[in-house]
Amino acid sequence: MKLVTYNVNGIGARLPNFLRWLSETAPDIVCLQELKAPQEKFPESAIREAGYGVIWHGQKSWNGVAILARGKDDPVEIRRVLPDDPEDLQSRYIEANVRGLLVGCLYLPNGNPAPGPKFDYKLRWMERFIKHAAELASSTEPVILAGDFNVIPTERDVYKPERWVDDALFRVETREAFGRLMQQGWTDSLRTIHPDATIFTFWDYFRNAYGRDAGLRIDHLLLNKTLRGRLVSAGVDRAVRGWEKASDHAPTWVELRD
DNA sequence: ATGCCTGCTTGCAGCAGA
Repeated sequence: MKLVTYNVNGIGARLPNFLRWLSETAPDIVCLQELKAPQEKFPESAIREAGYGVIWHGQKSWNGVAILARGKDDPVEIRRVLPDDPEDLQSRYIEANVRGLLVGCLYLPNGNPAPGPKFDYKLRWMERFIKHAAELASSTEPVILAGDFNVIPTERDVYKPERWVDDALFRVETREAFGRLMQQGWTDSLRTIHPDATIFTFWDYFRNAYGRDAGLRIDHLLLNKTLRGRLVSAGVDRAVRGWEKASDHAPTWVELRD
């Protein structure tokens, strides 16, 4: 079974591009981020006509997450907000049971500029996420956390690390929090399959970043201990980033034994 | 230090993204 995470950067602007990719790739499960669409503007019928069940949590202008499942059935929703802050109205997390997996789809805050209130929000969000993930990490149920983490885990995950040390995606506090998450026992699918490769999942629209391969690895697929034994392969559909009207992220996938 | 590009807004410039 193939599960993909894809930050589409606007499902409205991306729809023709996205439907083409979906029909060519036919993944079993898709986690989307940055829908940039209110709940009622999500293109539900187009996605169902493409052969997918879907649940989503939209938001006007920004954020927004969705989980798609190939076939007639919708993912069985567990929650659509991260616990522990009813004041937080940003649509950044949705969780469901799909094909025997528990799938958490996340869009972690960017946090720039740092320091500042946006960075504080990012770190608070990470603490809430770490707390929730602790329960999932030790679950006997197979769990995958998939999404745009907005975290560059290590120096090898960015084209020029020295330029990113003050950025919210790479600051010490961000990497330290991500490290604590990983210490719960999560498996980084892409790094496990490709221990020595340079892997990017995002290339800025600025300065011909894709042409120069000046990218970041910030989209991640984390497996809990129950699931990690089923990891077969993982990769990035980086050619999709070169399409006309592409998102600045590329689809990032994992293959799991059924 | 800023803009470079792109998507979204009841918009027509400003914000956010990373």
